[in-house]
Amino acid sequence: MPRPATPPPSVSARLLSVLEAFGPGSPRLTLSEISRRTGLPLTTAHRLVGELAAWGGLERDGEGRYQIGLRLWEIGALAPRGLGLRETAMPFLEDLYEATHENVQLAVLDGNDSVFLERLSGREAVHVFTRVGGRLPAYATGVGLVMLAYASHEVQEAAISLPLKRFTEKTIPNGAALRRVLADVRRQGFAISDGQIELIAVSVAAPVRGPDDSVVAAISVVVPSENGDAYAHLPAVRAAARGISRALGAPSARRPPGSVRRETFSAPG
Amino acid sequence: MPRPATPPPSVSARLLSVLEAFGPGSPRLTLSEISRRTGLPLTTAHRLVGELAAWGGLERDGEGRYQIGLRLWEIGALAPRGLGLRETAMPFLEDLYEATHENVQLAVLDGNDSVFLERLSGREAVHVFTRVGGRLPAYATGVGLVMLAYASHEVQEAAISLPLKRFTEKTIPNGAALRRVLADVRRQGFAISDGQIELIAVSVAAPVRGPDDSVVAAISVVVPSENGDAYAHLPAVRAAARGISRALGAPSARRPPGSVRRETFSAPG
DNA sequence: CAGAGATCTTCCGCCCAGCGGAAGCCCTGG
DNA sequence: CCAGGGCTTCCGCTGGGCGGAAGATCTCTG
Repeated sequence: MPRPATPPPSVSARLLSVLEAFGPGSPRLTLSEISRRTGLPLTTAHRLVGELAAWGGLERDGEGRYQIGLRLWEIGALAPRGLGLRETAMPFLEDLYEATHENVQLAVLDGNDSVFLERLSGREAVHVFTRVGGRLPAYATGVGLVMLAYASHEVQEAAISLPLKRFTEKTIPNGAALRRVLADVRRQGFAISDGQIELIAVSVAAPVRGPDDSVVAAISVVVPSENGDAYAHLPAVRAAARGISRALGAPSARRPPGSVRRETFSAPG
Repeated sequence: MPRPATPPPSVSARLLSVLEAFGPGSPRLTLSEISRRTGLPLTTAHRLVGELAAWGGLERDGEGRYQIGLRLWEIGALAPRGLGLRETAMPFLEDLYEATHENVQLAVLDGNDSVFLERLSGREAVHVFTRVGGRLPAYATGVGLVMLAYASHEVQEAAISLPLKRFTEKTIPNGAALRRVLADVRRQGFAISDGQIELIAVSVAAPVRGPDDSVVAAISVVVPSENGDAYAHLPAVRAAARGISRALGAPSARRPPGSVRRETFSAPG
Protein backbone atom coordinates (compact mmCIF):
# COMPACT_ATOMS: atom_id res chain seq x y z
CA MET A 1 0.00 0.00 0.00
CA PRO A 2 1.50 3.37 -0.97
CA ARG A 3 1.32 5.87 1.88
CA PRO A 4 -0.30 9.20 1.12
CA ALA A 5 2.30 11.65 -0.19
CA THR A 6 1.62 14.40 2.34
CA PRO A 7 1.26 13.65 6.04
CA PRO A 8 -2.08 14.79 7.47
CA PRO A 9 -1.97 18.21 9.15
CA SER A 10 -1.82 18.21 12.95
CA VAL A 11 -4.84 19.09 15.05
CA SER A 12 -3.31 22.47 15.78
CA ALA A 13 -2.75 23.16 12.10
CA ARG A 14 -6.35 22.25 11.37
CA LEU A 15 -7.60 24.53 14.10
CA LEU A 16 -5.51 27.39 12.78
CA SER A 17 -6.66 26.72 9.22
CA VAL A 18 -10.19 27.31 10.43
CA LEU A 19 -9.12 30.78 11.52
CA GLU A 20 -7.42 31.32 8.20
CA ALA A 21 -10.67 30.63 6.40
CA PHE A 22 -11.76 34.08 7.52
CA GLY A 23 -10.45 37.06 5.62
CA PRO A 24 -11.20 40.65 4.71
CA GLY A 25 -13.56 39.46 1.98
CA SER A 26 -15.25 36.89 4.16
CA PRO A 27 -15.66 37.99 7.76
CA ARG A 28 -18.73 35.77 8.24
CA LEU A 29 -18.91 32.12 7.17
CA THR A 30 -21.31 29.21 7.52
CA LEU A 31 -20.04 25.87 8.77
CA SER A 32 -20.05 24.35 5.29
CA GLU A 33 -18.15 27.33 3.87
CA ILE A 34 -15.50 26.81 6.52
CA SER A 35 -15.42 23.11 5.66
CA ARG A 36 -14.97 23.86 1.95
CA ARG A 37 -12.36 26.58 2.42
CA THR A 38 -10.24 24.54 4.80
CA GLY A 39 -10.73 21.25 3.00
CA LEU A 40 -11.66 19.66 6.32
CA PRO A 41 -14.49 17.09 6.44
CA LEU A 42 -17.68 18.69 7.62
CA THR A 43 -17.70 16.70 10.86
CA THR A 44 -14.19 17.72 11.74
CA ALA A 45 -14.88 21.35 10.96
CA HIS A 46 -17.96 21.14 13.11
CA ARG A 47 -16.04 19.91 16.13
CA LEU A 48 -13.19 22.40 15.78
CA VAL A 49 -15.52 25.32 15.22
CA GLY A 50 -17.51 24.18 18.24
CA GLU A 51 -14.45 24.28 20.44
CA LEU A 52 -13.40 27.68 19.15
CA ALA A 53 -16.89 29.04 19.72
CA ALA A 54 -17.07 27.62 23.25
CA TRP A 55 -13.83 29.40 24.03
CA GLY A 56 -15.00 32.71 22.57
CA GLY A 57 -12.69 32.77 19.58
CA LEU A 58 -15.64 32.53 17.22
CA GLU A 59 -19.14 33.92 17.64
CA ARG A 60 -22.38 33.18 15.81
CA ASP A 61 -24.37 36.00 14.30
CA GLY A 62 -28.13 36.17 14.05
CA GLU A 63 -28.24 33.94 10.97
CA GLY A 64 -26.10 31.21 12.54
CA ARG A 65 -22.98 32.17 10.62
CA TYR A 66 -19.64 32.29 12.35
CA GLN A 67 -17.46 35.35 12.80
CA ILE A 68 -14.22 36.13 14.61
CA GLY A 69 -14.99 36.66 18.29
CA LEU A 70 -14.03 39.32 20.78
CA ARG A 71 -11.69 36.93 22.54
CA LEU A 72 -9.46 36.71 19.51
CA TRP A 73 -9.61 40.46 19.05
CA GLU A 74 -8.39 40.88 22.61
CA ILE A 75 -5.54 38.45 22.11
CA GLY A 76 -4.60 40.17 18.88
CA ALA A 77 -4.59 43.48 20.70
CA LEU A 78 -1.65 42.17 22.75
CA ALA A 79 0.63 41.89 19.72
CA PRO A 80 3.57 44.25 20.33
CA ARG A 81 3.93 44.73 16.58
CA GLY A 82 0.18 45.42 16.31
CA LEU A 83 -1.70 47.50 18.85
CA GLY A 84 1.45 48.04 20.91
CA LEU A 85 3.18 49.90 18.14
CA ARG A 86 -0.01 51.69 17.20
CA GLU A 87 -0.53 53.01 20.72
CA THR A 88 2.95 54.48 20.84
CA ALA A 89 2.68 55.98 17.39
CA MET A 90 -0.86 57.35 17.64
CA PRO A 91 -0.14 60.81 19.13
CA PHE A 92 2.48 61.45 16.45
CA LEU A 93 0.18 60.23 13.70
CA GLU A 94 -2.53 62.56 14.92
CA ASP A 95 -0.12 65.48 14.92
CA LEU A 96 0.96 64.55 11.42
CA TYR A 97 -2.64 64.37 10.32
CA GLU A 98 -3.37 67.77 11.83
CA ALA A 99 -0.37 69.22 10.00
CA THR A 100 -1.22 67.75 6.59
CA HIS A 101 -4.90 66.76 6.54
CA GLU A 102 -3.97 63.99 4.10
CA ASN A 103 -4.03 60.22 4.57
CA VAL A 104 -1.56 59.15 7.23
CA GLN A 105 -0.49 55.49 7.45
CA LEU A 106 1.47 53.25 9.80
CA ALA A 107 2.71 49.86 8.62
CA VAL A 108 5.06 47.01 9.53
CA LEU A 109 6.79 44.47 7.32
CA ASP A 110 5.67 40.84 7.37
CA GLY A 111 7.35 38.59 4.83
CA ASN A 112 7.09 40.43 1.53
CA ASP A 113 4.06 42.47 2.52
CA SER A 114 3.42 45.73 4.28
CA VAL A 115 0.70 45.26 6.88
CA PHE A 116 -1.23 48.41 7.74
CA LEU A 117 -1.70 49.06 11.45
CA GLU A 118 -3.45 52.39 11.25
CA ARG A 119 -4.80 54.84 8.77
CA LEU A 120 -6.11 58.30 9.51
CA SER A 121 -7.94 59.90 6.65
CA GLY A 122 -9.86 63.11 6.47
CA ARG A 123 -13.08 63.57 4.57
CA GLU A 124 -11.39 65.41 1.71
CA ALA A 125 -8.25 63.27 1.54
CA VAL A 126 -7.69 61.21 -1.60
CA HIS A 127 -9.38 57.80 -1.36
CA VAL A 128 -6.80 55.05 -1.04
CA PHE A 129 -6.88 51.32 -1.31
CA THR A 130 -5.47 50.39 2.08
CA ARG A 131 -7.40 49.16 5.09
CA VAL A 132 -6.40 48.70 8.72
CA GLY A 133 -5.43 45.05 9.06
CA GLY A 134 -4.87 44.74 5.32
CA ARG A 135 -1.69 43.91 3.45
CA LEU A 136 -0.10 44.92 0.15
CA PRO A 137 3.16 43.81 -1.50
CA ALA A 138 5.99 45.80 0.07
CA TYR A 139 7.60 46.79 -3.26
CA ALA A 140 4.46 48.63 -4.35
CA THR A 141 3.96 50.90 -1.35
CA GLY A 142 5.98 53.78 0.05
CA VAL A 143 6.09 52.32 3.55
CA GLY A 144 7.04 48.93 2.11
CA LEU A 145 9.95 50.34 0.11
CA VAL A 146 11.33 52.06 3.19
CA MET A 147 11.14 48.91 5.27
CA LEU A 148 12.61 46.74 2.52
CA ALA A 149 15.47 49.18 2.02
CA TYR A 150 16.56 48.75 5.63
CA ALA A 151 15.68 45.07 5.97
CA SER A 152 18.20 42.23 6.17
CA HIS A 153 19.98 41.10 3.03
CA GLU A 154 17.94 37.89 2.86
CA VAL A 155 14.61 39.68 3.05
CA GLN A 156 15.67 42.11 0.34
CA GLU A 157 16.90 39.40 -1.99
CA ALA A 158 13.72 37.42 -1.44
CA ALA A 159 11.64 40.46 -2.39
CA ILE A 160 13.82 41.18 -5.42
CA SER A 161 13.73 37.63 -6.74
CA LEU A 162 9.94 37.36 -6.52
CA PRO A 163 7.84 38.11 -9.61
CA LEU A 164 6.39 41.61 -9.25
CA LYS A 165 2.75 42.11 -9.97
CA ARG A 166 2.03 45.11 -12.18
CA PHE A 167 -0.70 47.26 -10.59
CA THR A 168 -0.29 50.31 -12.86
CA GLU A 169 2.10 51.46 -15.57
CA LYS A 170 4.20 53.10 -12.86
CA THR A 171 4.59 49.98 -10.70
CA ILE A 172 8.21 48.91 -10.33
CA PRO A 173 8.47 46.35 -13.15
CA ASN A 174 11.24 43.95 -12.10
CA GLY A 175 13.86 42.99 -9.55
CA ALA A 176 16.66 45.04 -11.08
CA ALA A 177 14.58 48.20 -10.94
CA LEU A 178 13.56 47.40 -7.37
CA ARG A 179 17.20 46.98 -6.39
CA ARG A 180 18.00 50.45 -7.74
CA VAL A 181 15.01 52.00 -5.97
CA LEU A 182 16.02 50.44 -2.65
CA ALA A 183 19.54 51.84 -3.03
CA ASP A 184 18.04 55.28 -3.66
CA VAL A 185 15.86 54.98 -0.57
CA ARG A 186 18.85 54.05 1.58
CA ARG A 187 20.83 57.01 0.25
CA GLN A 188 17.99 59.49 0.75
CA GLY A 189 16.53 58.11 3.96
CA PHE A 190 12.96 58.21 2.67
CA ALA A 191 10.81 56.80 -0.14
CA ILE A 192 8.43 58.29 -2.66
CA SER A 193 5.95 55.89 -4.23
CA ASP A 194 4.29 57.53 -7.20
CA GLY A 195 1.16 55.88 -8.50
CA GLN A 196 2.39 52.33 -8.06
CA ILE A 197 -0.85 50.93 -6.70
CA GLU A 198 -3.27 53.52 -8.00
CA LEU A 199 -2.26 56.24 -10.41
CA ILE A 200 -4.10 58.88 -8.42
CA ALA A 201 -2.01 58.60 -5.27
CA VAL A 202 1.57 59.45 -4.29
CA SER A 203 3.06 58.66 -0.90
CA VAL A 204 6.07 59.90 1.07
CA ALA A 205 7.35 57.42 3.63
CA ALA A 206 9.98 57.46 6.38
CA PRO A 207 11.42 54.71 8.62
CA VAL A 208 10.56 54.18 12.29
CA ARG A 209 13.33 52.64 14.39
CA GLY A 210 13.15 50.49 17.50
CA PRO A 211 15.31 50.20 20.64
CA ASP A 212 18.09 48.42 18.72
CA ASP A 213 17.99 51.06 15.99
CA SER A 214 16.68 48.61 13.41
CA VAL A 215 13.75 49.73 11.26
CA VAL A 216 10.61 48.22 12.81
CA ALA A 217 7.90 50.14 10.96
CA ALA A 218 7.27 52.99 8.55
CA ILE A 219 4.84 55.87 8.25
CA SER A 220 3.67 57.75 5.21
CA VAL A 221 1.48 60.55 3.97
CA VAL A 222 -0.54 59.91 0.83
CA VAL A 223 -1.49 62.82 -1.42
CA PRO A 224 -3.36 63.04 -4.73
CA SER A 225 -1.15 62.96 -7.84
CA GLU A 226 -2.93 66.03 -9.18
CA ASN A 227 -2.36 69.26 -7.29
CA GLY A 228 -0.57 67.52 -4.44
CA ASP A 229 3.04 68.12 -3.52
CA ALA A 230 4.44 65.04 -1.80
CA TYR A 231 7.83 66.65 -1.15
CA ALA A 232 6.19 69.46 0.78
CA HIS A 233 5.20 66.95 3.46
CA LEU A 234 8.60 65.29 3.71
CA PRO A 235 9.86 67.27 6.73
CA ALA A 236 6.66 66.58 8.68
CA VAL A 237 6.79 62.86 7.89
CA ARG A 238 10.43 62.60 8.92
CA ALA A 239 9.80 64.55 12.12
CA ALA A 240 6.89 62.29 13.07
CA ALA A 241 8.90 59.17 12.26
CA ARG A 242 11.73 60.42 14.41
CA GLY A 243 9.31 61.20 17.22
CA ILE A 244 7.91 57.67 17.18
CA SER A 245 11.42 56.21 17.03
CA ARG A 246 12.39 58.23 20.07
CA ALA A 247 9.26 57.11 21.94
CA LEU A 248 10.24 53.52 21.11
CA GLY A 249 13.72 54.14 22.54
CA ALA A 250 15.76 54.26 19.35
CA PRO A 251 19.30 55.44 20.18
CA SER A 252 19.69 57.38 16.94
CA ALA A 253 16.60 59.41 17.72
CA ARG A 254 17.78 60.49 21.18
CA ARG A 255 17.61 64.14 21.99
CA PRO A 256 21.02 65.81 21.99
CA PRO A 257 22.89 65.87 25.34
CA GLY A 258 21.79 68.64 27.66
CA SER A 259 18.14 68.40 26.75
CA VAL A 260 15.57 66.58 28.83
CA ARG A 261 15.89 62.79 28.96
CA ARG A 262 12.81 60.94 27.69
CA GLU A 263 11.38 57.79 29.19
CA THR A 264 11.99 54.65 27.16
CA PHE A 265 9.41 52.42 25.59
CA SER A 266 7.18 50.36 27.86
CA ALA A 267 4.29 48.12 27.02
CA PRO A 268 0.91 49.87 27.10
CA GLY A 269 -1.11 49.35 30.25
CA MET B 1 -8.83 2.40 39.87
CA PRO B 2 -10.75 5.69 40.23
CA ARG B 3 -10.65 7.71 37.03
CA PRO B 4 -9.43 11.30 37.34
CA ALA B 5 -12.34 13.62 38.13
CA THR B 6 -11.79 16.01 35.24
CA PRO B 7 -11.25 14.72 31.70
CA PRO B 8 -8.02 16.01 30.17
CA PRO B 9 -8.49 19.09 27.99
CA SER B 10 -8.59 18.55 24.25
CA VAL B 11 -5.70 19.50 22.02
CA SER B 12 -7.62 22.54 20.86
CA ALA B 13 -8.29 23.63 24.41
CA ARG B 14 -4.60 23.28 25.22
CA LEU B 15 -3.63 25.31 22.21
CA LEU B 16 -6.04 28.06 23.16
CA SER B 17 -4.86 27.99 26.75
CA VAL B 18 -1.40 28.85 25.44
CA LEU B 19 -2.88 31.99 23.92
CA GLU B 20 -4.66 32.76 27.17
CA ALA B 21 -1.35 32.72 29.00
CA PHE B 22 -0.68 36.09 27.43
CA GLY B 23 -2.35 39.11 28.93
CA PRO B 24 -2.03 42.86 29.35
CA GLY B 25 0.44 42.37 32.18
CA SER B 26 2.44 39.73 30.35
CA PRO B 27 2.72 40.38 26.63
CA ARG B 28 6.03 38.50 26.42
CA LEU B 29 6.65 35.09 27.95
CA THR B 30 9.40 32.48 27.96
CA LEU B 31 8.55 28.88 27.17
CA SER B 32 8.76 27.87 30.83
CA GLU B 33 6.50 30.72 31.86
CA ILE B 34 3.94 29.54 29.35
CA SER B 35 4.30 26.01 30.68
CA ARG B 36 3.75 27.19 34.26
CA ARG B 37 0.82 29.46 33.46
CA THR B 38 -1.03 26.88 31.41
CA GLY B 39 -0.15 23.94 33.63
CA LEU B 40 0.98 22.07 30.52
CA PRO B 41 4.10 19.90 30.72
CA LEU B 42 7.09 21.71 29.28
CA THR B 43 7.37 19.31 26.37
CA THR B 44 3.75 19.74 25.39
CA ALA B 45 3.96 23.50 25.66
CA HIS B 46 7.07 23.38 23.54
CA ARG B 47 5.32 21.54 20.74
CA LEU B 48 2.19 23.68 20.77
CA VAL B 49 4.16 26.91 20.92
CA GLY B 50 6.28 25.65 18.05
CA GLU B 51 3.24 25.05 15.88
CA LEU B 52 1.79 28.45 16.73
CA ALA B 53 5.09 30.14 15.95
CA ALA B 54 5.48 28.29 12.65
CA TRP B 55 2.05 29.54 11.66
CA GLY B 56 2.81 33.12 12.66
CA GLY B 57 0.48 33.32 15.64
CA LEU B 58 3.42 33.74 17.98
CA GLU B 59 6.74 35.48 17.35
CA ARG B 60 10.03 35.38 19.21
CA ASP B 61 11.64 38.61 20.31
CA GLY B 62 15.37 39.28 20.50
CA GLU B 63 15.71 37.50 23.85
CA GLY B 64 13.93 34.35 22.69
CA ARG B 65 10.71 35.17 24.49
CA TYR B 66 7.38 34.64 22.80
CA GLN B 67 4.87 37.34 21.95
CA ILE B 68 1.57 37.46 20.10
CA GLY B 69 2.32 37.59 16.38
CA LEU B 70 1.05 39.75 13.57
CA ARG B 71 -0.98 36.88 12.16
CA LEU B 72 -3.19 36.79 15.22
CA TRP B 73 -3.47 40.56 15.16
CA GLU B 74 -4.72 40.36 11.59
CA ILE B 75 -7.26 37.68 12.43
CA GLY B 76 -8.43 39.69 15.41
CA ALA B 77 -8.82 42.71 13.16
CA LEU B 78 -11.59 40.80 11.34
CA ALA B 79 -13.82 40.65 14.41
CA PRO B 80 -17.02 42.53 13.54
CA ARG B 81 -17.45 43.48 17.20
CA GLY B 82 -13.79 44.62 17.31
CA LEU B 83 -12.16 46.54 14.51
CA GLY B 84 -15.34 46.40 12.43
CA LEU B 85 -17.29 48.43 14.95
CA ARG B 86 -14.33 50.69 15.58
CA GLU B 87 -13.95 51.57 11.91
CA THR B 88 -17.58 52.57 11.64
CA ALA B 89 -17.48 54.57 14.85
CA MET B 90 -14.13 56.29 14.36
CA PRO B 91 -15.25 59.39 12.43
CA PHE B 92 -17.94 60.09 15.01
CA LEU B 93 -15.51 59.54 17.88
CA GLU B 94 -13.08 61.98 16.30
CA ASP B 95 -15.80 64.56 15.92
CA LEU B 96 -16.78 64.01 19.54
CA TYR B 97 -13.19 64.42 20.61
CA GLU B 98 -12.84 67.63 18.63
CA ALA B 99 -15.99 68.97 20.28
CA THR B 100 -14.98 68.10 23.85
CA HIS B 101 -11.22 67.57 23.99
CA GLU B 102 -11.83 65.08 26.78
CA ASN B 103 -11.32 61.30 26.84
CA VAL B 104 -13.65 59.58 24.40
CA GLN B 105 -14.29 55.84 24.72
CA LEU B 106 -15.98 53.09 22.72
CA ALA B 107 -16.81 49.76 24.38
CA VAL B 108 -18.82 46.56 23.91
CA LEU B 109 -20.25 44.16 26.49
CA ASP B 110 -18.72 40.72 26.92
CA GLY B 111 -20.12 38.66 29.76
CA ASN B 112 -20.07 40.97 32.78
CA ASP B 113 -17.31 43.20 31.47
CA SER B 114 -17.05 46.23 29.26
CA VAL B 115 -14.30 45.71 26.71
CA PHE B 116 -12.76 48.92 25.39
CA LEU B 117 -12.35 49.09 21.63
CA GLU B 118 -11.00 52.60 21.34
CA ARG B 119 -9.94 55.51 23.44
CA LEU B 120 -9.02 58.95 22.21
CA SER B 121 -7.39 61.16 24.80
CA GLY B 122 -5.84 64.56 24.51
CA ARG B 123 -2.71 65.68 26.30
CA GLU B 124 -4.63 67.70 28.88
CA ALA B 125 -7.49 65.25 29.38
CA VAL B 126 -7.80 63.58 32.79
CA HIS B 127 -5.74 60.39 32.98
CA VAL B 128 -7.97 57.34 33.07
CA PHE B 129 -7.46 53.71 33.87
CA THR B 130 -8.77 52.18 30.67
CA ARG B 131 -6.73 50.78 27.83
CA VAL B 132 -7.66 49.68 24.33
CA GLY B 133 -8.19 45.93 24.49
CA GLY B 134 -8.70 46.07 28.25
CA ARG B 135 -11.77 45.15 30.27
CA LEU B 136 -13.47 46.43 33.41
CA PRO B 137 -16.57 45.18 35.27
CA ALA B 138 -19.61 46.59 33.49
CA TYR B 139 -21.32 47.86 36.67
CA ALA B 140 -18.41 50.18 37.43
CA THR B 141 -18.19 52.03 34.14
CA GLY B 142 -20.54 54.44 32.39
CA VAL B 143 -20.48 52.50 29.13
CA GLY B 144 -21.03 49.25 31.03
CA LEU B 145 -24.08 50.59 32.87
CA VAL B 146 -25.66 51.69 29.60
CA MET B 147 -25.09 48.32 27.96
CA LEU B 148 -26.30 46.39 31.02
CA ALA B 149 -29.43 48.52 31.23
CA TYR B 150 -30.45 47.47 27.73
CA ALA B 151 -29.15 43.90 27.89
CA SER B 152 -31.32 40.77 28.14
CA HIS B 153 -32.95 39.90 31.43
CA GLU B 154 -30.55 37.00 32.00
CA VAL B 155 -27.45 39.14 31.51
CA GLN B 156 -28.79 41.79 33.87
CA GLU B 157 -29.70 39.32 36.59
CA ALA B 158 -26.30 37.67 36.27
CA ALA B 159 -24.59 41.02 36.75
CA ILE B 160 -26.84 41.92 39.70
CA SER B 161 -26.32 38.63 41.50
CA LEU B 162 -22.54 38.78 41.25
CA PRO B 163 -20.53 40.19 44.17
CA LEU B 164 -19.51 43.75 43.31
CA LYS B 165 -15.93 44.77 43.89
CA ARG B 166 -15.57 48.11 45.65
CA PHE B 167 -13.13 50.31 43.74
CA THR B 168 -13.88 53.58 45.57
CA GLU B 169 -16.38 54.82 48.14
CA LYS B 170 -18.64 55.81 45.26
CA THR B 171 -18.68 52.39 43.57
CA ILE B 172 -22.16 50.86 43.40
CA PRO B 173 -22.12 48.71 46.56
CA ASN B 174 -24.59 45.87 45.89
CA GLY B 175 -27.07 44.27 43.54
CA ALA B 176 -30.08 46.17 44.82
CA ALA B 177 -28.39 49.51 44.20
CA LEU B 178 -27.30 48.34 40.77
CA ARG B 179 -30.87 47.35 39.91
CA ARG B 180 -32.07 50.87 40.77
CA VAL B 181 -29.27 52.48 38.76
CA LEU B 182 -30.10 50.36 35.70
CA ALA B 183 -33.76 51.40 35.94
CA ASP B 184 -32.66 55.04 36.06
CA VAL B 185 -30.47 54.55 33.00
CA ARG B 186 -33.34 52.99 31.05
CA ARG B 187 -35.63 55.86 32.00
CA GLN B 188 -33.11 58.56 31.11
CA GLY B 189 -31.51 56.93 28.08
CA PHE B 190 -27.97 57.62 29.28
CA ALA B 191 -25.67 56.88 32.23
CA ILE B 192 -23.49 58.98 34.48
CA SER B 193 -20.75 57.12 36.33
CA ASP B 194 -19.31 59.35 39.03
CA GLY B 195 -15.98 58.30 40.49
CA GLN B 196 -16.80 54.60 40.58
CA ILE B 197 -13.42 53.40 39.36
CA GLU B 198 -11.30 56.41 40.24
CA LEU B 199 -12.62 59.30 42.28
CA ILE B 200 -11.10 61.83 39.91
CA ALA B 201 -13.14 60.86 36.86
CA VAL B 202 -16.81 61.15 35.82
CA SER B 203 -18.20 59.72 32.60
CA VAL B 204 -21.34 60.31 30.52
CA ALA B 205 -22.31 57.36 28.35
CA ALA B 206 -24.93 56.70 25.66
CA PRO B 207 -26.04 53.51 23.86
CA VAL B 208 -25.12 52.57 20.29
CA ARG B 209 -27.69 50.45 18.45
CA GLY B 210 -27.27 47.90 15.65
CA PRO B 211 -29.36 46.93 12.63
CA ASP B 212 -31.91 45.11 14.82
CA ASP B 213 -32.13 48.11 17.16
CA SER B 214 -30.54 46.22 20.03
CA VAL B 215 -27.77 47.97 21.96
CA VAL B 216 -24.47 46.64 20.59
CA ALA B 217 -21.99 49.11 22.10
CA ALA B 218 -21.72 52.33 24.09
CA ILE B 219 -19.64 55.47 23.96
CA SER B 220 -18.69 57.89 26.68
CA VAL B 221 -16.84 61.08 27.48
CA VAL B 222 -14.76 61.12 30.67
CA VAL B 223 -14.16 64.42 32.46
CA PRO B 224 -12.32 65.31 35.68
CA SER B 225 -14.50 65.42 38.81
CA GLU B 226 -13.09 68.82 39.69
CA ASN B 227 -14.01 71.67 37.36
CA GLY B 228 -15.58 69.34 34.79
CA ASP B 229 -19.26 69.40 33.88
CA ALA B 230 -20.29 65.98 32.65
CA TYR B 231 -23.85 67.05 31.81
CA ALA B 232 -22.55 69.74 29.49
CA HIS B 233 -21.27 67.01 27.16
CA LEU B 234 -24.47 64.94 27.20
CA PRO B 235 -25.94 66.32 23.95
CA ALA B 236 -22.69 65.74 22.06
CA VAL B 237 -22.38 62.17 23.37
CA ARG B 238 -25.97 61.35 22.44
CA ALA B 239 -25.58 62.88 18.99
CA ALA B 240 -22.42 60.88 18.33
CA ALA B 241 -24.05 57.66 19.59
CA ARG B 242 -27.02 58.28 17.32
CA GLY B 243 -24.69 58.94 14.40
CA ILE B 244 -22.89 55.64 14.92
CA SER B 245 -26.21 53.81 15.30
CA ARG B 246 -27.40 55.27 12.02
CA ALA B 247 -24.16 54.26 10.29
CA LEU B 248 -24.73 50.73 11.63
CA GLY B 249 -28.23 50.73 10.19
CA ALA B 250 -30.29 51.06 13.35
CA PRO B 251 -33.95 51.68 12.43
CA SER B 252 -34.58 53.99 15.38
CA ALA B 253 -31.73 56.26 14.28
CA ARG B 254 -33.02 56.67 10.73
CA ARG B 255 -33.28 60.16 9.38
CA PRO B 256 -36.88 61.39 9.18
CA PRO B 257 -38.71 60.73 5.89
CA GLY B 258 -37.94 63.23 3.16
CA SER B 259 -34.28 63.52 4.01
CA VAL B 260 -31.52 61.70 2.18
CA ARG B 261 -31.43 57.92 2.60
CA ARG B 262 -28.15 56.66 4.08
CA GLU B 263 -26.36 53.52 3.02
CA THR B 264 -26.58 50.68 5.52
CA PHE B 265 -23.71 49.09 7.34
CA SER B 266 -21.28 46.98 5.38
CA ALA B 267 -18.14 45.24 6.48
CA PRO B 268 -14.98 47.34 6.13
CA GLY B 269 -12.86 46.63 3.12
C1' DC C 1 -47.43 18.36 -0.54
C1' DA C 2 -44.06 15.19 -1.66
C1' DG C 3 -39.51 15.08 -2.68
C1' DA C 4 -34.85 16.73 -3.71
C1' DG C 5 -31.14 19.13 -1.99
C1' DA C 6 -29.12 22.01 1.04
C1' DT C 7 -26.92 22.59 5.91
C1' DC C 8 -26.25 21.30 10.50
C1' DT C 9 -25.87 17.96 14.37
C1' DT C 10 -25.16 13.53 16.86
C1' DC C 11 -23.17 8.97 17.29
C1' DC C 12 -19.52 5.63 17.70
C1' DG C 13 -15.54 2.29 16.91
C1' DC C 14 -10.94 2.18 14.85
C1' DC C 15 -6.22 3.65 14.80
C1' DC C 16 -2.52 6.71 14.72
C1' DA C 17 -1.15 11.33 16.31
C1' DG C 18 -0.27 13.46 20.32
C1' DC C 19 1.60 12.83 24.86
C1' DG C 20 5.10 13.55 28.16
C1' DG C 21 9.06 11.22 30.79
C1' DA C 22 13.84 11.01 30.17
C1' DA C 23 17.99 12.54 28.67
C1' DG C 24 21.05 15.75 26.61
C1' DC C 25 22.37 20.65 25.22
C1' DC C 26 23.36 25.36 26.16
C1' DC C 27 23.64 29.00 28.81
C1' DT C 28 24.74 32.06 33.14
C1' DG C 29 26.37 32.69 37.64
C1' DG C 30 28.81 31.20 41.79
C1' DC D 1 34.57 23.59 37.85
C1' DC D 2 29.86 22.37 38.93
C1' DA D 3 25.02 23.65 39.82
C1' DG D 4 20.78 25.19 38.16
C1' DG D 5 17.62 26.83 35.00
C1' DG D 6 15.81 26.93 30.37
C1' DC D 7 15.37 24.81 25.93
C1' DT D 8 15.28 21.00 22.55
C1' DT D 9 15.21 16.21 20.81
C1' DC D 10 13.89 11.44 21.15
C1' DC D 11 10.65 7.67 21.28
C1' DG D 12 7.16 4.04 22.66
C1' DC D 13 2.44 3.76 24.71
C1' DT D 14 -2.40 4.85 24.55
C1' DG D 15 -6.71 7.29 24.53
C1' DG D 16 -8.58 11.24 22.07
C1' DG D 17 -9.42 12.75 17.58
C1' DC D 18 -11.19 11.22 13.17
C1' DG D 19 -14.74 11.05 9.85
C1' DG D 20 -18.35 7.89 7.66
C1' DA D 21 -23.08 7.18 8.37
C1' DA D 22 -27.42 8.46 9.67
C1' DG D 23 -30.77 11.55 11.37
C1' DA D 24 -32.73 16.39 12.04
C1' DT D 25 -34.07 20.90 9.94
C1' DC D 26 -35.02 24.09 6.65
C1' DT D 27 -35.68 25.79 1.87
C1' DC D 28 -36.75 25.55 -2.69
C1' DT D 29 -39.39 23.35 -6.60
C1' DG D 30 -42.43 20.99 -9.48
